[in-house]
Amino acid sequence: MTFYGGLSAEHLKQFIERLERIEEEKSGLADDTKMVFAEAKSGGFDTKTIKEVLKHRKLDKNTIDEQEHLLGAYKRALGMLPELDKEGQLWKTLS
Amino acid sequence: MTFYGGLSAEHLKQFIERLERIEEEKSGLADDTKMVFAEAKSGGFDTKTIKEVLKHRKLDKNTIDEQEHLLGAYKRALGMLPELDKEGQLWKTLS
Amino acid sequence: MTFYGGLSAEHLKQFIERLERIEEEKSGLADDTKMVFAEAKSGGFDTKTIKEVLKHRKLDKNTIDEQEHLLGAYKRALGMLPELDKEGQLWKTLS
Amino acid sequence: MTFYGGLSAEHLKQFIERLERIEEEKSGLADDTKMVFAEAKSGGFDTKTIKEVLKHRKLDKNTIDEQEHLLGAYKRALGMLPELDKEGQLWKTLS
DNA sequence: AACGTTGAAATAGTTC
DNA sequence: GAACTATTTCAACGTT
Repeated sequence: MTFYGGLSAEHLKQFIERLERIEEEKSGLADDTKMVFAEAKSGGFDTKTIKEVLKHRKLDKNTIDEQEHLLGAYKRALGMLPELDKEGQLWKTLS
Repeated sequence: MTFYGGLSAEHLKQFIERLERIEEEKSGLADDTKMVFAEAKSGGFDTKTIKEVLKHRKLDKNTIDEQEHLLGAYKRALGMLPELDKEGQLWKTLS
Repeated sequence: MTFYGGLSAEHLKQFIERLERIEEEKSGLADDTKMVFAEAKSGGFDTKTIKEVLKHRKLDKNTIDEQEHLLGAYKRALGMLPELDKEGQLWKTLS
Repeated sequence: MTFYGGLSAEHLKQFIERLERIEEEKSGLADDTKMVFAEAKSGGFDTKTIKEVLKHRKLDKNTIDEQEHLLGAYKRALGMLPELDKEGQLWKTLS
């Protein structure tokens, strides 16, 4: 095995190749995406709108409660709601 | 005026300098931001929450009325929104 | 089949789902990439440099030479580099 | 002044507003930058290269040398560049 | 086909 | 130094 300034050429080569393989697959998927959009378009759909729908579904999926959460944070910052502790639980003084 | 491979050194220099001046100002504003957050923090506010509030206000500003858009129709088709009647109103059974 | 303003909900749904499936695969590949970089890093490699190498391997050699030549010309025009003579050699006054 | 849960809504409002004002200015500067690049482009300059130049001017020279040295080592390890001898010179068999 | 526009991916910077 | 956020960069698309 050959070393260059203390690094192993063989290992480096393998990392590079793995990354390039993944990159190729990503590129393939990008092509797939383009194909689907082309089909949809020729089927009379508006691709821009489809993209918006995808975005919204993603938002809905990932942050379904986030709007609520943001609103809560806002109100909490203004003292309109009771505060939460570190665990996200209602903080309550035991007197 | 001196040319290097057909480009004017003088013009290039001026563009570069304008960009660097703008960059400095941006950097100054970044510092301002940091200062405000530091103040807020020492005033007992939670900076993370303030950032959330800012994000929220920005979103509110950019929010558009989807109902009149094609997007509404598509989301409706996917059951992501309730249906509208012929007059474009929300359809609601009166029981 | 239900139509909404003339568009087929069923077809739309299928396009959306295909796109979302592709999107998931892309996301998986992104995770793979992160993993490889993590491995490389823990093996003592510099990830930033690896990214540079990938970029260079991806780019056509002519493109790189071109880009670097352009960069040199601009830096020379700004006095960031010494000037070259007609043959592209370092020009030096012999006094 | 009104207090909610011990924090001042008025102060919060002021912090928010200062931050939003700064944000606007930043946005204005971003527009300025775009304008300068547009001018440079219509003057025949390559904007990508200008960005590279700015980066180089910003970075400490040592950092650049370091980074380029590392890149060279990696490319050499991958056979993308010819090897160097102990003195850092191009090694060449004399046949 | 060059241009600007848009959206997504990569990178840099900041915070804890 | 790891996660989060902001910024920059890159690629696709429609437009002129």
